[in-house]
Amino acid sequence: MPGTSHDFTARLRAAGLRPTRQRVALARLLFEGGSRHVTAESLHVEVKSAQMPVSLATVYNALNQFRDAGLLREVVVAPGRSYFDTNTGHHHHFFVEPDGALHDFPSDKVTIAGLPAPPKGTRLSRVDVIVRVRR
Amino acid sequence: MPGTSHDFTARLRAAGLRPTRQRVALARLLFEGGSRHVTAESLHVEVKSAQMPVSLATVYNALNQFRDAGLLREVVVAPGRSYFDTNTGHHHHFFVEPDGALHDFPSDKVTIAGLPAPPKGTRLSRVDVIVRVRR
DNA sequence: AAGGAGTTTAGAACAGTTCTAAATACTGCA
DNA sequence: TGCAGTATTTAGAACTGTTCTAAACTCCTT
Ligand SMILES: [Mn+2]
Ligand SMILES: [Mn+2]
Ligand SMILES: [Zn+2]
Ligand SMILES: [Zn+2]
Repeated sequence: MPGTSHDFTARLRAAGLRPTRQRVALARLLFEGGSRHVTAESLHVEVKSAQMPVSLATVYNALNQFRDAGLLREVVVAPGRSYFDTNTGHHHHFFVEPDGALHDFPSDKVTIAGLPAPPKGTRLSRVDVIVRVRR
Repeated sequence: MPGTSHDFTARLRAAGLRPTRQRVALARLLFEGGSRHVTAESLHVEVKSAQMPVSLATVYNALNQFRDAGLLREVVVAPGRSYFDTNTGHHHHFFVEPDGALHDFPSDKVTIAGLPAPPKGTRLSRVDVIVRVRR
């Protein structure tokens, strides 16, 4: 089952991060199920209610490090709060207001045609599509 | 010149807002040039360096009220800070990192095909396309 | 002109995030 | 296995953007 390796110690080491107890616990929560969207606060609650309490500062550190290492992607859809996304492949999002829930949808069935060229002196970095929906 | 009316007093009144000195000053800065993207902080600096100092709380109040009245649209592209957009029509954005600059592009030349249906129990509210570019 | 509701303001409060620096844990090497 | 050295964790302080509070002020109606 390649790509779904549950050897978090190895995976963290491969990302250049020491496999500390805290990082392994967070990686387990983040990566051992399917694709997830968490906030620092929600992950902190989750890791506390499991057997392994981790400080909020460490949750923030880990999320930022995982993102910098390419293990997570940061998603900004609402003011004041960042989401971290375990799905690092190309995809887009439904954002359900006012719940704050995010749902993925694959980008390969979506066609975006007619985008203008990037402004002078810039290179394209990423195209985000956010489909905002309401209950 | 309809739609470009510079009678801000009337325009505010039409939006259900009393045309106070502060709101008129802010409306002038926001709406009398072309399309703009401001933050509360940038607009506060601007209004202070003009003849009319307005408190930061009032800038926030006005931006939120103008948005609620449909005079502005709020754009969330970066963590920790909201942009307010005087262009309330359908359009999308280039976001230049790390500058934080926003540039409009019209949505009518862009075709987005193949979007999945909104999740059960939700209605489409808006589709935002953010083209992130780097220098 | 007066009354009353709406608005502004300074400063406090708040929420999310980052920083500090002291304690602790991991790793490589003896 | 033990040690030294570096990385990491942590509690709490600090910081940033935003909202709230409540007292002073202003706009509007009469
Ligand atoms: Mn960050
Ligand atoms: Mn707001
Ligand atoms: Zn996602
Ligand atoms: Zn715009």
